[in-house]
Amino acid sequence: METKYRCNCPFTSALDVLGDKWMLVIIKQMLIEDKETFKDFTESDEAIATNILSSKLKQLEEFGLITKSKLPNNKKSVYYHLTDKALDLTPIILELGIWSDKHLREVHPTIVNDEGMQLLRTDKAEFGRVIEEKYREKLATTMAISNWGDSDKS
Amino acid sequence: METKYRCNCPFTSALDVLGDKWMLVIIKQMLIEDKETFKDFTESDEAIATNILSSKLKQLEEFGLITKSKLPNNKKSVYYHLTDKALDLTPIILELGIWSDKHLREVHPTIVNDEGMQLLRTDKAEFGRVIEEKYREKLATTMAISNWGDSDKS
DNA sequence: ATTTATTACTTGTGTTTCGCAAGCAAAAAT
DNA sequence: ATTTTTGCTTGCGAAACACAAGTAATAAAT
Repeated sequence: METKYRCNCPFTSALDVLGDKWMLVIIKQMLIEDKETFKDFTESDEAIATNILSSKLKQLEEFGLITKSKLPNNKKSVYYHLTDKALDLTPIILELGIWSDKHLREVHPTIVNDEGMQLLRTDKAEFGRVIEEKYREKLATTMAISNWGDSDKS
Repeated sequence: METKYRCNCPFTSALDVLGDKWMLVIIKQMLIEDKETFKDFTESDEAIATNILSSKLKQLEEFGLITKSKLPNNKKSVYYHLTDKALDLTPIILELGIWSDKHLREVHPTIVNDEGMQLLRTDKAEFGRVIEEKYREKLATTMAISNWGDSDKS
């Protein structure tokens, strides 16, 4: 699926890729909520429909934002992981959270307000470092489960 | 139009408001490209359809992100301006631009790369300050064109 | 070994969002 | 008085999204 860019504006072009209901949500789920399989996503609070999920995962892979792989010792599950290109979206996601924390709480009072949000509020850079490091660690252990060389694209 | 929030996640909730093709683009056009009238938007590079523009401006006003007003000396034009709530979206827009600059240029080579983008790349905070200040100045002069007390909502 | 359950999807059918073209009323310019 | 500009609305087709059901491959349970 060939991406159409509305114009040459960098801001608008980013939204040509990311500006819909699901792309950034899925990336957030992987980055912050440890989702890595199809099942994981379908069980999320956001409750994405499976056909949408399927098409979005395809798009994300086409854009080079995620990789799809199978572990040799588990032929049932497909594992989705973020690329560095997607990890660079972290600042955008953090800023969305900060804005939400500041301005959406009044119209949407049940929005979560845990220690994570407090850290984000008080030290955005630290929050970013923490989740990125956690993600890279998780990725390393997942990869280490078995010799990764046997993985496959299909 | 009542907004539906998918869940209690702050990140997802921000996207429940902003996660579509146009909301952030329109805000960017106002913030960075001096657009303030209906005509201005229809003439933009992004070429938004008038019915979509109309409905998005309505939504933005409902969310308290923009205000609609008429200058007493110009009964034809309607002026749209960003609220502080919308100006707080600046960091998100900047991060979108930074990501675009870093990762989209290869697949979309005609993306602009002017002095503005160089400043954004080298000093994001300064870029943010500059455009916010410019916006507030523009707003002040627009308001000063005539005694603002006569403005109207309809 | 056979049945059952899990995982990762696809397919079909609405509904909502978006895009294109045209039209229309009020204000302003000619 | 007529034309143009501005800020919209309306109608219709296309695309994105939502809901429900079904399928094939693997794995677990009996």
